[in-house]
Amino acid sequence: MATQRQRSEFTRSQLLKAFRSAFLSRGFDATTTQYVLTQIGLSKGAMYHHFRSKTEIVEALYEEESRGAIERAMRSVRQTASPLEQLKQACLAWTREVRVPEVSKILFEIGPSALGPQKAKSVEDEISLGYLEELLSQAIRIGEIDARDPRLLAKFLNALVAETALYELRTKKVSTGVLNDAIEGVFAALRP
Amino acid sequence: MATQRQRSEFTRSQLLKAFRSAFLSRGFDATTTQYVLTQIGLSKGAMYHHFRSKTEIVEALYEEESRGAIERAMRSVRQTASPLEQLKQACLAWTREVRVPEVSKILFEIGPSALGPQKAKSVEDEISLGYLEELLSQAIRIGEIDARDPRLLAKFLNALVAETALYELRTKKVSTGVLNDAIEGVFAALRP
DNA sequence: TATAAAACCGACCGTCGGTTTGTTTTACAA
DNA sequence: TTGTAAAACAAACCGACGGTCGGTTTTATA
Repeated sequence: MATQRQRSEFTRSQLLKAFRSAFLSRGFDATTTQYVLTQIGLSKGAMYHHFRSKTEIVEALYEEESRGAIERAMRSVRQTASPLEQLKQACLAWTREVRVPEVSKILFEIGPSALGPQKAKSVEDEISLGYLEELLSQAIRIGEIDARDPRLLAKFLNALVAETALYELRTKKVSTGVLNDAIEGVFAALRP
Repeated sequence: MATQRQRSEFTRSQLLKAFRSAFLSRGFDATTTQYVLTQIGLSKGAMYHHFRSKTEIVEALYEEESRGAIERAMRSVRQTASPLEQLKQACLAWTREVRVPEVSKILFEIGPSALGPQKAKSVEDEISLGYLEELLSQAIRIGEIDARDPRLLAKFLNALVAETALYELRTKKVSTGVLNDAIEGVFAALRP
């Protein structure tokens, strides 16, 4: 005998876990709800009681994965001195985080292709841009860089970092050096 | 009485045109083959004689749109002097090209969501990276910038430009200034 | 003019996400 | 304890859609 809360939570996490591993090994389209449900011995009705759609499940997984990677990266640079240096280090740390195959597969393949690239991007942005803008604003306050458009600047960093991750993913080559230079270049262009 | 070549070419372009406009107004998933076929009075068999799948049609459209935008952008900077300056101008020109709603919709929405982001990216890269790398190599030869990794550098430029385009798309704000600075920053970081 | 091959037709099929209807389990108040 | 409401789950069912397949018409060629 279990409380409803427990039952519900268990089933929910059960679903997420099973879908996650199925998505990872077969991709979104090739993963049928039926397959997953059979695996964990659950019914369609139960699943649709917890999630409105198959897409909503990817959304949950994508958000969790995105948040996880970013927070781990941010946590790893908490006590560094300058905001700009922190920012750069966080970017480099993030490229390391997403070298984990499962993470990159969800962030760069499953998510975008299932939610649509815009939607995925907007979810990702909502999570990451806050952190980046915060540090950028600090840097601006201190006078490390010029104001301009912090949001677009944050997006630039995001883009450079994502591009590097994708590049590393494809070529199996570590490219932090070039990324480092590029980030510093962008900063340099905005120094007062 | 028409030659087979003519018949074939006509039907093919007919299909592409109809699918293009349907995709633009309803998106990929919501566009059923049946709807499009009814519109132009063609059969499913005919369509599947010309294309292996619905996806293959988007692929053709995406490639054409991508190539078009890039080539228009490149053409607009042919006679500028320095390779690096040409490169920058081409990037700025491209952001102007993709301000056309139909172009951006196909390049940033339909294509990636239908082909999957990786596939779309690889198609886009194949088209654009050639141009960018060529100019970068020239710049390196002349000594305008340091060697390092021209391919990744080209990807960076691509990413910055795409990011700007997306940003402009969302905010309806022209951001060539910041992009200009960022590009110059990246260049500056690589000056000998 | 015979024959091959390309272009085209449209009924049909399997799959799969999602819905609906009904059953079981938990919560809670009287 | 019992009655009842609501949450959790089951499973049959639906409709839409992409894609297939056998066959017909049109063009090419020898």
